[in-house]
Amino acid sequence: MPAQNWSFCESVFDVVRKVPYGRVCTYGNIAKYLGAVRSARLVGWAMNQSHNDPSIPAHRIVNRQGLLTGKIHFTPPERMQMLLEKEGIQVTNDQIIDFERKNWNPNLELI
DNA sequence: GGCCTGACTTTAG
DNA sequence: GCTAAAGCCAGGC
Repeated sequence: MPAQNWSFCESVFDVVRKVPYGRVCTYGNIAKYLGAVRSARLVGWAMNQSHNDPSIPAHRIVNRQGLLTGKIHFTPPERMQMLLEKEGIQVTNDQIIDFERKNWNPNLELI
């Protein structure tokens, strides 16, 4: 990996691609895995660039509360919830049901 | 080249 | 318990 081309968003993509099926991840977890919990904003911004790579399951990325804050960037926004429900994740009013159980921490399982 | 914005999170009052 | 502000990096204007 050429470090010069290895930007923050690329690191985010790498982690997001490793999110298992039927699980979701939070910006904070990804940021923490990258070593900068304060840079959670960059994770969100990087996900905005994920449109360059359709293989990235951006619908599995939600905020700390389990809310689908990023759905507004989907086309249509309802698609994010649809994809999550298709993976067995129940979503109601942009809120993931049993979020703590569906949450996936790369710091604990990916190492 | 400088300022503003952004799919967030945490700490302080 | 709720509200306000700071912090992070990259891109756009």
